[in-house]
Amino acid sequence: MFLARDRWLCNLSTMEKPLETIIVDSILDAIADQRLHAGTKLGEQALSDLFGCNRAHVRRALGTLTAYHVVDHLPNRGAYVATPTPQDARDVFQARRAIETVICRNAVRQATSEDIAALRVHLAQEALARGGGDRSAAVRLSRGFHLLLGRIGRNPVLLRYLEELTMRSSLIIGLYATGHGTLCADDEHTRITDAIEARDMDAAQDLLDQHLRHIEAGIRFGDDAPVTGALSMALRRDAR
Amino acid sequence: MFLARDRWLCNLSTMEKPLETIIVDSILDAIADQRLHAGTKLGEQALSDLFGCNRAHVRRALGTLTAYHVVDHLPNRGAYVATPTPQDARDVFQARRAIETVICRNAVRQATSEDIAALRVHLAQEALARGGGDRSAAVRLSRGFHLLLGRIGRNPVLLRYLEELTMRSSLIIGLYATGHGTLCADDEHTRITDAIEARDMDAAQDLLDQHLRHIEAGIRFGDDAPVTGALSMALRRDAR
DNA sequence: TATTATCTGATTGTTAACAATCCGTGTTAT
DNA sequence: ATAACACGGATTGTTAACAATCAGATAATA
Repeated sequence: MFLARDRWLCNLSTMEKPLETIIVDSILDAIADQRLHAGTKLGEQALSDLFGCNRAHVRRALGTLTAYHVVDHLPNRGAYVATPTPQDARDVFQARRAIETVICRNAVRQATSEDIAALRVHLAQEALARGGGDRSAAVRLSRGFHLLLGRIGRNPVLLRYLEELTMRSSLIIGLYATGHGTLCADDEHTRITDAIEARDMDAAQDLLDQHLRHIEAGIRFGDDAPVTGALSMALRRDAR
Repeated sequence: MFLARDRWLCNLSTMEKPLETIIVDSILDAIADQRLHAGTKLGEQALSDLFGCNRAHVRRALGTLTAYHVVDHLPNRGAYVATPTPQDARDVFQARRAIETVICRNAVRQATSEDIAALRVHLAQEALARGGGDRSAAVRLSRGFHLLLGRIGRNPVLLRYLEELTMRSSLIIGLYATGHGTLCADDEHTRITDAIEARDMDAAQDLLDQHLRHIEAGIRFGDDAPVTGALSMALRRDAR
């Protein structure tokens, strides 16, 4: 099945301390990598078996994922990977612009040379993945760039919101992405990094704002029902 | 699927609140009203008795409050009302400026005449409470103004973040407030409302930004230990 | 045949009992 | 007298059994 049991168990073996966190992060990663599609059911028993743990732990993990608005919880019916509406998408991207522009200014103000080096390394990885044609890796790394920027900004409050918003963005892109052009253009990330290194606050902010608008523009909403979600919702019977 | 619609209509007709929500809101209100001080323990048994319910419900409620960052959860030790540090305060207020300025622009764009009427009503209530000298009511209503603005902005994502941030702000004000001037000045709310009614987007945004800076300036951080919470926090083995 | 009613297997929600951990107190030894 | 240790009460964390609810399937009726 697409759940890639191997990966999950691998995660479980690697980090051993907080059990609930492992479950949450695993599901989050699976969604970001688009191995988990919008609308698929997350049964408690199935997850308990997968992670070899109690059902209560799974239940709490699903609770925090619901708080993140990345899964929808229907009472007496179970938890499903959320299916954002086009309006949700617009709201999420507006929130991203509001938050990331400030994060970007913080980054320009506080970035150390190590931070910029880390950004350069990340850009190289992105280029590599893009060259290899690995779409899911490209999506994950693209998100990683924004998160790295968020960490450089050094405002934990904004960083936490950014984590949630980029997660929901991954879902949205997986749902509404038109075949091409929806991913973060590599050169835009590069130019943002250049502006940060040049300590040009206004330029960096403006580049990031435009970057987010480009991503949003590459999404085909405004229409009716989501594409992938409806299908997987209908097919979700075989997911058990 | 029409099943979802059934569920929705059912919710609309019954209007019954989930038990967990009641607990969360009660604690949140108590914190906003400063009847619950920073650092006070929230025992599971005590809360179960108070609300006449199972301990599991209390546990989930405390979980969501922890997700809101309004209570700190120490493993094997219990849940305590959070004690924000001065740095937390700065981060929270920067996040508020980032989010509320966008909310404000949305409000200017989308406010109906009913919305503005609601704002005027709220301003009257604020003036009343301020005249009566009821400090906790003033704090609550001041938060209410910002939340009302958030609802008028009609972006649920930003509204949710605003709810959390204003909640944390209440805690911060309760901790660090100097005796006077820390509350939202009534006339600032009024001028913001005027700008919204005049559809002056830039003016409204700027007034709100300055308003938030004034609130932040009225807080005496930069020093070391918090005032109210320090005692109750210091008595127990402190967290980090 | 189409529609409604009922039944059943499966899944979620709740509760209480059990286990692990921590804090305060009292004892003991140096 | 002080510090280390150990014990008891209380609180949190975990687990499994039980109850409630839902989706799908089967049967019944017009």
